[in-house]
Amino acid sequence: MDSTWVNTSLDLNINPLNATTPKKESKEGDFIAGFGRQPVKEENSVLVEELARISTENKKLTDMLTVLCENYNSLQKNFVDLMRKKAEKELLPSSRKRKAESEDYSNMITINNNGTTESSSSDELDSTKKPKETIKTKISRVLRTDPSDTSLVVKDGYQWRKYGQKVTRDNPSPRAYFKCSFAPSCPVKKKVQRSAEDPSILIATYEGDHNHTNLSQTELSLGSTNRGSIPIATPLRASAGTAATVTPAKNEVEDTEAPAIQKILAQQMASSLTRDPNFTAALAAAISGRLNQTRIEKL
DNA sequence: CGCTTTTGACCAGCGC
DNA sequence: GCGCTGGTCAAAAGCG
Ligand SMILES: [Zn+2]
Repeated sequence: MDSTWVNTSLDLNINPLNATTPKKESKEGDFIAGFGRQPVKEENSVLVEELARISTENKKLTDMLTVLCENYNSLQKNFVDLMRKKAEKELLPSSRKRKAESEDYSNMITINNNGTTESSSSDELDSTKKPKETIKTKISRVLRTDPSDTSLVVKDGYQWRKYGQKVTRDNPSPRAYFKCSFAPSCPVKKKVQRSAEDPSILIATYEGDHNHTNLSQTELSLGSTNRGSIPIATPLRASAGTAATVTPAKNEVEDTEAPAIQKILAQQMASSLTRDPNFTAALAAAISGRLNQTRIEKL
């Protein structure tokens, strides 16, 4: 689970808060050393000016960071979509009966309420038999929403129409079935079910692929809108823990398929994200660059 | 009036 | 075959 691929050490050097503070101090020291005899007033004004400058810079950096985070998120989303499409096209649409529907979590992405994407990819392979399986793209997310009902239409950017609800045997809470009603011919379906252990967690399983322009890209819960103060420092660690605890609820197989380097990439980048929420942007840049390379090589 | 939610019926796999 | 179970349909109800 450790990130061997992605160099996580990036963030440690670039962290704006830690970087700016000592910088300021050092300059302060220089000023004091150089102009220690200057009148206090002048020195004070200089310091104030410096502080203002630093503040502006910090704000600028924060904004940049926010933008980068948003870019990264959208990019990652696009990446996942692309991966899904590719897998879907590679594996021909054969019988779409329930028969071969061995749940292939080609990538299992967990998203908590902050919009941070963690992932514990698990390739459910059919070790038993079944040469060909109908890989309908199936992504299951774990998102945290303790508010009352499952029935609320989870605002994930699409418009869903509920068409069924059943009680499953292994889970006391009912499972709701949704269908994308944004476009008449959008085959995307979604199942939402509350987690068995934590009743404050919903597990949504998306299935299919939208064939309409995803408008409302904005309301994807990006918790990084607070510009003016701390960039994005949120209790990600804890939520990561819970998500990790919840995730293995389903059956995961521990082997990772060889052909899917991208899978590992996604995993790694997500885990790195989890690890260092403060500097997703740097990671995003690095990963996206590397990711493009890999994708080009692969395609 | 058009939409969504509700909810029981219905159907298809699967195990026996 | 039968029963169980997960997924879908569709009529009715609800809502703005
Ligand atoms: Zn859709």
